[in-house]
Amino acid sequence: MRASERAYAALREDIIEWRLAPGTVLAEVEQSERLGVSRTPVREALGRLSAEGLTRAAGGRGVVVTDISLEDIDELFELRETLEGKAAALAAVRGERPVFEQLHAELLRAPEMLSDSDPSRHDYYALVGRLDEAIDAAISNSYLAQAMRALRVHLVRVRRLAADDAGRLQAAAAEHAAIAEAIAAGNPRLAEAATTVHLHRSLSHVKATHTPH
Amino acid sequence: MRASERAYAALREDIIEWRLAPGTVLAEVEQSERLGVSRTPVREALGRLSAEGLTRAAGGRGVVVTDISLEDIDELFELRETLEGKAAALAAVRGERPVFEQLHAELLRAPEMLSDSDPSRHDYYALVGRLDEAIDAAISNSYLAQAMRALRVHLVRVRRLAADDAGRLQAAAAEHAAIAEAIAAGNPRLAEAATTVHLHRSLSHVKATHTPH
DNA sequence: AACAGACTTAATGTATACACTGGGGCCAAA
DNA sequence: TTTGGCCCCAGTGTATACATTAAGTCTGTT
Repeated sequence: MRASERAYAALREDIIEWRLAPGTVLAEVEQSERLGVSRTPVREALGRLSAEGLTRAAGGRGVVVTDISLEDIDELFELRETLEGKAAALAAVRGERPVFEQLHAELLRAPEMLSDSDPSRHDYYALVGRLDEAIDAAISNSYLAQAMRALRVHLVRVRRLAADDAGRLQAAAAEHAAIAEAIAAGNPRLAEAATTVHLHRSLSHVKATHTPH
Repeated sequence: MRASERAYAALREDIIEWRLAPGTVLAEVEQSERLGVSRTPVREALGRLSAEGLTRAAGGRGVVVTDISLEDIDELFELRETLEGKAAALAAVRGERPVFEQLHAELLRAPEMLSDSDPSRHDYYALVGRLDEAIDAAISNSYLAQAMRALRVHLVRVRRLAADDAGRLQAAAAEHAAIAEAIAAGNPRLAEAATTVHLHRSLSHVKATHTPH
């Protein structure tokens, strides 16, 4: 694997997992020593991260990890509602029915995944991720899909702010199931509405359980 | 100005203005000689361009200028309708009325700008650009604004494909005026509808006058 | 003649040396 | 003591040399 790719993945992971707190200055030499590569790949990685909005060039004095304020979360969800609502509607029109029927059935069984002792909820998040991928594929619009992928980076970061208790995750699974069901039924307005409902509930939960850093 | 910035601006301009045709291979050494800087800034510029989607890394053999197919144009306008529709609606709710009343009045006088002999339509495009900026500012959502800015790069490129005759530009000015009027009136649904109408007309015009390369 | 494999080479990927710039600290004067 | 200006330097910005990889070609075998 290329060194710049490793540096990018490592830094991105560190930021998303909040191991690098907002405001942290990422000096090129320092990071190159920490990651065991030269400045060039680190520089390229920092450029990509700044383009994504995870870091911010701080005029001559390195790049800093961007903060996520409460207003940012509101803005993020406003854009998310726009994009994912449209995506769900398009998937309902263009998607292949059996795929979403299958996902719907699996999402109805999601509570079983949350009862066991896996603390990282790996299976659950993998299933939700498969729904995202199925929608991405169904919309057959690479620009829209790319915009949503760019958003999801920030959303994973926000998710780490909230306490994902089993109760919320079960409710979220039911909401996801409703989205999959609407898409499988080929009903774009219902799919969009279900997405809107889900995102509003998610946002409320994040804001309610959010612990300021 | 930094060399990487100059290289980026120059390459971007060359691509948008179709001086660099789709499929053109941009070798780092070649471009560094042409632009009079070393490979490092050129490399950074190419990275930024690839992140924006104007170029595409072609696995080991340089980066190539991306093509714009008819499907791409459809996808582009689908996303554009989603984003700009939402933006217009938000601007109608959050924007400052006098700003858009002023823009509305100026847009109604746009035909005067198109009657003179300026072939590049500089004043006209500047006015339309001011409307875009006013909407960007009014929505007060940096993520949405950034997504729209990223889109506009591709749209300028598409615009160069179409024949911008005076008739179409006058009609477009009237459509823009309708959008500004709806925002000034504080009517989000009308603003969104006016945007939808404008974008559909634009797309029809592009597809009708598009000359394949 | 067609295909498989290694070689060639031209490009990218990486490391590092040098240039430049902006900020912080120190010193001096009021 | 405070403030203004200068100096120092840490860090980014650029150039270039070296390593690596992948596409294209050539040759040998089937």
